[in-house]
Amino acid sequence: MEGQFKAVRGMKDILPEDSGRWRWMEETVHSVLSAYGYREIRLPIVEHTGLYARSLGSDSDIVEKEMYTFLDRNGDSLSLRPEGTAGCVRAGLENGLLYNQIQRLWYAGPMFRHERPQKGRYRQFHQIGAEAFGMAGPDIDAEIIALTARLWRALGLGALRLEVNSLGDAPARAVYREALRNYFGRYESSLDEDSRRRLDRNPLRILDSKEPGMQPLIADAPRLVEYLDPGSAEHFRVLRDLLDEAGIAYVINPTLVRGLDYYNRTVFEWITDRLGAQGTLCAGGRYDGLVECFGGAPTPAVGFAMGLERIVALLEAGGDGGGEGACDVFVIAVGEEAVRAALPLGESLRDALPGLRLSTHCGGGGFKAQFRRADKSGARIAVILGADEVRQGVAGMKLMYETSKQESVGQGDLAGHIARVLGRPLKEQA
RNA sequence: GUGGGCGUAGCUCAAUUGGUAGAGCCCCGGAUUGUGGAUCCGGUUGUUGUGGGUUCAAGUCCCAUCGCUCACCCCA
Repeated sequence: MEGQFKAVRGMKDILPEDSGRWRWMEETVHSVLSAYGYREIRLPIVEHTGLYARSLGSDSDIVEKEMYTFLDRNGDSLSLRPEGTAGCVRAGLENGLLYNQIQRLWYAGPMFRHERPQKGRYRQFHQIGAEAFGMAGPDIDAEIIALTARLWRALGLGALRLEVNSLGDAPARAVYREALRNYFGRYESSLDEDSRRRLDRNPLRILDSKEPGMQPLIADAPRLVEYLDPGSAEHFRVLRDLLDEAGIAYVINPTLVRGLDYYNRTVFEWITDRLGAQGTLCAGGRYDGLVECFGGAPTPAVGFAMGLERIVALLEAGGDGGGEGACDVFVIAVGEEAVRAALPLGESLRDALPGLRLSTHCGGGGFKAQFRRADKSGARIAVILGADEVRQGVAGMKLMYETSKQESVGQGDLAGHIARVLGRPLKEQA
């Protein structure tokens, strides 16, 4: 291995044995999104660094130490996107999509964070996200949660836990932050190192500390719900009613605090306990202040993003297969004459049968070796060309799995026979 | 950034108190000179992650380093 290039740490290849499962998963997600009226928006992977500093909070971990940031040749500071919402809002604003309008948008693609890799956490990872703009009420929050619930059903993922919470509006959160600072400040000596550090910067984060010694203290801490402004409390109450009405089970997690600064009111996460420490498959919430923060008119917004590596890992854990053979028809050609005939025959079959997956054996070898390849290809049909067939203008056609029987077919009739076996229409002759 | 575990063939893994680096899978060929899957026979595959040290002798012990992995942190 010495001297060979290797993939960059934390960046994974998705190999053919997995790409089918990825594609199926992505298509399933797309179809559910369009069932709710979401339209795709394609966004750049690189944005100005300031965009993330402004939206995520300049002292958030992501901005502070996890971004792939570099100077463009003209001296601008650019960053590989660490998440999708900021870019989506920027694009919506820049292209006039958000002004006094309702928009339901989705995007997909790679995100980059320079973290230490572990199970379910990579430096290049993939997300599909959706954002709904211009709707202030809890009904869209409930709809978007219902959408994600449908997603898990469509993907066949079992038992996920939905956690919800309300962060209130910004002034209420500021009051609450002070209350927490007071409370934990009284016990400063018994705080662990991390929590002491957060006390000053972001006391809300102390709440989701996993430190065992901290749990009793956290349990007795002031609750965010008690500090919610009346508007947010009502929003949250109606959201819970709507979820109950829709039959969507959830648990209220008062310590659920999204990591990014721009969230307010509703936050939610879908969690599994089958993926180790990184069990959040999907997370989202409301961010009513972000559009304004980027210079737009005040625009309510709610959205979510899901981690595709984690979804795929869960599909694999469920033993959900995704593998299928590479082709339907495998052409065997032995001898110089047969090799010469194989290419045009393959081309004419592809012309006659749109969508046909056909591989031709290349590289020589006897019948035995080529049949072995045909078997491994997973093709249902082998087409055999040897010296005899070429001389007679026919081809052998063998059903590899159904009957193992081989028959001789005129080359002009081959497409019709294949169409019948595969249950596919022949292309109309012009 | 911090800590634990692990690095032997393409893959999964053996190798006794330090004593000639092995097996299965995969791949290739043959048994069957024009026919796959099952069986049998044969064959290819290594700087034991890298660099140093101890020793008559190191995959094995020591040091360093790189990589992978899991967890903390953080988050999708």
